Amino acid sequence: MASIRDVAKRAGVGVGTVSRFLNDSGYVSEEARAKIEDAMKKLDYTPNELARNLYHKKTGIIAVLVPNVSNPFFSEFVDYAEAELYRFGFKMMLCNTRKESNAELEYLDMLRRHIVDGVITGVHSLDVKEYKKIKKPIVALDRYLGEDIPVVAVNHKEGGRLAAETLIENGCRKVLHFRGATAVESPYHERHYEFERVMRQHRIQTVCYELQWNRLDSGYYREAVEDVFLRGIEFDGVFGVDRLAIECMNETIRRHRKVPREVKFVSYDGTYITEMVEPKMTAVVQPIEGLARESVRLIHRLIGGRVYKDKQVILDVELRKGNTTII
Amino acid sequence: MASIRDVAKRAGVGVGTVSRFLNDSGYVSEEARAKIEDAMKKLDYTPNELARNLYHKKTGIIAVLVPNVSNPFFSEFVDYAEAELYRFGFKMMLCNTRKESNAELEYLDMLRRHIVDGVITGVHSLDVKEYKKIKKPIVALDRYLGEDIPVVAVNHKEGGRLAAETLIENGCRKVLHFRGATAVESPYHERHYEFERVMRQHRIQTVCYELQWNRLDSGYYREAVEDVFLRGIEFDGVFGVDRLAIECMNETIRRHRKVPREVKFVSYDGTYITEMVEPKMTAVVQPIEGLARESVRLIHRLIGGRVYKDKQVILDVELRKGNTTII
DNA sequence: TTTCTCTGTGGAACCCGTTCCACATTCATC
DNA sequence: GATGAATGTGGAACGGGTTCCACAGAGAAA
Repeated sequence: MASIRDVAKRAGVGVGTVSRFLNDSGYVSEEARAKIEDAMKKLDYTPNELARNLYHKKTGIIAVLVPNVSNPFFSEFVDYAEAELYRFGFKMMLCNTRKESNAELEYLDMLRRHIVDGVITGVHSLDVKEYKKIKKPIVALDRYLGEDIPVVAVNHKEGGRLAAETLIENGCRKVLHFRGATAVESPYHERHYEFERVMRQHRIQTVCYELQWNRLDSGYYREAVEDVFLRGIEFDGVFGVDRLAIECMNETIRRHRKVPREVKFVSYDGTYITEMVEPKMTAVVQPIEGLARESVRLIHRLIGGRVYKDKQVILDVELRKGNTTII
Repeated sequence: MASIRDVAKRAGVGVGTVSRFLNDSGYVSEEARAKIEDAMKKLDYTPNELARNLYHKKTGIIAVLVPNVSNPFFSEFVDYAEAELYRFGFKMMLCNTRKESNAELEYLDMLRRHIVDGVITGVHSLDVKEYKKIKKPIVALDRYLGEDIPVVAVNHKEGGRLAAETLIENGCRKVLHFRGATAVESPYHERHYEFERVMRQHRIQTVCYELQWNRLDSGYYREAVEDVFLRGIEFDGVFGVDRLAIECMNETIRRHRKVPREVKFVSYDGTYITEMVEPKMTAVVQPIEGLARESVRLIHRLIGGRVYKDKQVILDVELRKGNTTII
């Protein structure tokens, strides 16, 4: 593979001149330009990005950590984030941490090893102190990682309220509420607190089903739903994350109960799968594109070394009415 | 940031000794080890991977090109591929090409610029000749890219046959067949040819609905389904890719036709969304995990410079019976 | 004519880890 | 005591692009 020195030799100029030509920086005469272009073509020369990266100590790569890309929320997030990163000239390194906090650590270490310039983490397993040690650009999606790390999230409290009010307006009297494990410190718990609060306020009975920590797979969701029916829990309204709500709705339909007439559903996240089921799911929709855009905007600014006033970016959620509720 | 020379100086040894210590290659005395370890700790030293990469001319990064990660087929593929790459010590760079063949070209160029060691492409837009120019490790998912580039695909012919036979056994007399654009040369067309062939053989009428090239978004699928109903096309069986079949089934249900009693559905791909709808979709299932594993295995071998006998790896499909067919 | 500025150029030094070679000990073997 | 192998070490050269500095010629201003 030809190097810049080969090009310089062939063109009969110095390496500095070739470098200036390549980067369009400083003076290069027309004559030198022509000779360099010619030599480059003859040698089929492409600059080695690695050497550039070494000098500049940056790669233009951002690591995006998600528990699982096949989860629709994260796959949409990754989709938008990649597009947005591309707009900024960044490349995306994708890391599925699954349940291994080891993988998470490894990717954080890539910051120190100069492989990535920044990390956007949508993962909730590693201890906060691991993050605090790192003085490099990190943006957290929906998680508090200490003072220094900016967070992008949605207004979960509002989301909880919207869901609760919708079920109340629809006349539900006994609501099944699937909630995430409280072990992790994350803004998303707000929705559960607010949901319960509004329900209590209106004196509506809720049955809380607490999910295990960090289990997002369909298999587990199905188990949870089966468990609910096995226990004979009764309900006329359900609130839970998309896939769980869908799983629960399908089981409800299979048991010949009418949706939305007898049982109402409101799901959380509002990913595309909620529009793919029949009846369409009424959902509190997270602005995933906005989350991706804000995450990228923040990481870009952090890398640029600029100060950011907004340590927290909170986006609005919205209720998308489907046919699993009447009103 | 401390460099290896700083460590060497602090430890009172040569850089070569530190390097040998770091890589566990060659001789390093216990005494030197202790001094180096101490110096590394004091300086909070981490080797700069970029410098290593420059020397070795490799980064351990594989680019994975997909049209769209939010498509369930590709998001599952990416999910498995990432896990498999991780097992081999590779990192994944993800590229959503959307419809921009420009992005595709750019990522291929990263091979020449030494940013990635290999490319796994699940994208079908760039001209084959662009690929032929590149003498670097490339693996194609479900597409012919000339003699030199190995392909990983499934037995689509078998898939077409399974789908056709299932609809025939279920007594369908007039089948709606959604097929991909024939413009692109890809193994996946085989399923359509075979499907039609088997149908003709059994003298079953089919209505072929040809989809536009490279449009995989839900919006378009919905349009296509609406179009079908608008035109008043009649059918008692449907074959199409997952999301399309689901979209069509939902519309069928909304129009008060019974599934599977009056209309049968068989979808292609069998991603998780087919198990998320009610009734569950009968599907020809692609072994996505296997595709990912084989792609990674091949790229790994190509990078290792090993010869590969199998230019084509063809995996088996399987019919997963759901409740959109009776038999 | 002198002085200054602008254009243009070559190449050493740098970024940082790796490899290889020359050289020095130590210990076992003959 | 001589020979050889194993152990151990330092540092120059290398990978390839970038930057900066010294230097030179041309044209303009004084």
